[in-house]
Amino acid sequence: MTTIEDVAKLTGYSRATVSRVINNYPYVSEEKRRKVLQAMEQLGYVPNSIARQLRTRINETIGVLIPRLSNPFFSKLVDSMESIAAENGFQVIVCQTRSEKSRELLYLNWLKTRQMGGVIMASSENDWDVIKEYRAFGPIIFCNEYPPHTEAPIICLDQHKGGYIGTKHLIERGHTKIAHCYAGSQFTNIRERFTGQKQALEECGLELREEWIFKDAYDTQDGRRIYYEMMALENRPDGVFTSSDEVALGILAEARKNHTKVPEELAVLGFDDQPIAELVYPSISTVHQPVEKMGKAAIELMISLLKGEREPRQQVIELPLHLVIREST
Amino acid sequence: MTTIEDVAKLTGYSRATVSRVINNYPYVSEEKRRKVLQAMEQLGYVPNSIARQLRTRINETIGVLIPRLSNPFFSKLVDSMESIAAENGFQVIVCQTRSEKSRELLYLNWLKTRQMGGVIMASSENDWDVIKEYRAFGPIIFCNEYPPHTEAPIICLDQHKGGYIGTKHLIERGHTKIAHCYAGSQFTNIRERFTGQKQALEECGLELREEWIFKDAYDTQDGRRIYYEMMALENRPDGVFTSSDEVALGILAEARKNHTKVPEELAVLGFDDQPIAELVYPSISTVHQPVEKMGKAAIELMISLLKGEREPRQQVIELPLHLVIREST
DNA sequence: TTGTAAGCGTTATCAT
DNA sequence: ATGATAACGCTTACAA
Repeated sequence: MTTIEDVAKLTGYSRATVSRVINNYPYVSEEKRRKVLQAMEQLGYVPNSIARQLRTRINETIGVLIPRLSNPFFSKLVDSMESIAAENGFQVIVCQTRSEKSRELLYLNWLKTRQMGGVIMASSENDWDVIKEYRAFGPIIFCNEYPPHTEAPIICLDQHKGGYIGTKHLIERGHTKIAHCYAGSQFTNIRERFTGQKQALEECGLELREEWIFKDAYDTQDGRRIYYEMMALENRPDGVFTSSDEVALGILAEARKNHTKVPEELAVLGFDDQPIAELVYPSISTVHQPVEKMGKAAIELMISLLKGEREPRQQVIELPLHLVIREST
Repeated sequence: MTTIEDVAKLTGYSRATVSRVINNYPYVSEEKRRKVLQAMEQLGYVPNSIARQLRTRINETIGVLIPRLSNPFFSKLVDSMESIAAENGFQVIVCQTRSEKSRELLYLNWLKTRQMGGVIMASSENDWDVIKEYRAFGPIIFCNEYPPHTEAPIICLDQHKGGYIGTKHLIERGHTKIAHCYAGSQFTNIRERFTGQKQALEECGLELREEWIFKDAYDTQDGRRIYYEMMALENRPDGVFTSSDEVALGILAEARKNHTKVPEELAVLGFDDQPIAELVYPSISTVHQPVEKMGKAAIELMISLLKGEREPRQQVIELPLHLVIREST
């Protein structure tokens, strides 16, 4: 391996001068700069980033915590983050918590061991009181989801509004018995969707029966299960506000198999607005989430925190959602 | 930040002894070991992995090069890799090349700068002659796709067989004018699918007209475009072997809109076997690729290479594909 | 503008 | 079994 020492020897200058050239210091004579660059080229020298990190204590590695990558919402989110990160010379480490508290802590420990400089939590399992201890080792910000009482920068979406406009839409279409699905994150802001739905229902004098609330709604398999659970009820819902397009797709697949008329007998509303929502039959009405925008905002904030351009202060940046109406409602 | 020095001071032992405890060296007296561990606990000490890497030259970071994460094939692949990596204390860095040569080189350079210890190339844009120079800085292995003349470990799928069995199936269903779609990777082994298709056609005395070959078939948008390109032909194909389930989905979406009967007028075969293939209507017949298995095999090989348990030698591990028949054929 | 030398936090070598 | 001490490759006071 060629080191800065080799370049110094070849040129006859000191390591310090070579270092100054590498880091674009202003006070280096043009001639030396030129010669150093030439020697670096000749030797195929590249600075060792490990040594650099040890010395400067600057770490350009960002950990992104998500439940799992094969969930398209999160792969799209990480996609957008990585693109911006790479442009700025930062690296993104994927951390799949699989919604397990212990795995989340394992990844947060990588902050302690300096394997990452900062963490973006796009999902969170542990309480804020637990997470906040790790701030001593690097900036932590939240994106999309956050636990109650979080005192950290937050980039998220207006989930309450999402729940509200989605439900209003189903009501306007003439549905009165509207079910609700939610994923595991009932202790975070995602829960706001539920309050949004309740508000819309209350405003119209409609009830939400306990039996119309379905938990653990993550993917298409869950959607299929929920379809049958709904149909088994004596008092069946005639509309359902799902927690994702995948769940909606699962419900629709079973509805087709069982000749349930969509949207007349059962209107199905998705959440996210993924590419498939528009491609399947019937196409899925859904609440559009600006995932790329959110990822971009989060990673840009993290980069400026790691560069020391900003201090992490408690703030909430809330991006708007909007409705996309298609065939399933 | 607390360092090994702090632990040494608190216990009264030397840094060396503390280090020996951390690394589970055999010759440390039980009493000292206990006291050191207690002091570490008390101080909340965690070893600095940056300093460690500098000293030991061991890097537990693996870069995975893919075109992009929002392609479900690749997000599933990285998902499986990251799971195994994390279990073994290794980190995965996402490197989205967006199928650009220059970006691929940018990421390979991270190997030079020691930001990653090894690289798994799940896609490749540059020629082997270019890529091989980077081996001096860490192991490089290929997964799924590889350029011609590659002299490195390869974990891939039997693409030739994939092309063969898929085409045979379409022929058995009575289709004789079978189109072919391919993505950009025409200079890698993925190209083998095409020769597999040609072999099947030849065996049955069928022709493959130049105009039935469609390039740049990556996603649903491309599928939609290809549908119209096929329909514009005087001599239309009655079956199409697509390059992915997404492409198949795009073709099917337009076929439905335009009342083209599937599979009678046009049989559509996907590739990958993603969850949606079974959920859409009509459900998509496809060639199943064991993505998780491939990812697992690749990351396990990389880990043992980084641990120095094995030497990288040229070898090809080829996993089998199989057909999944559904409604679209 | 340049060089010397002291670290950054570890681990490895060599004594003892 | 343990402790000094010298690296690992780099940056940065400080001095000149």
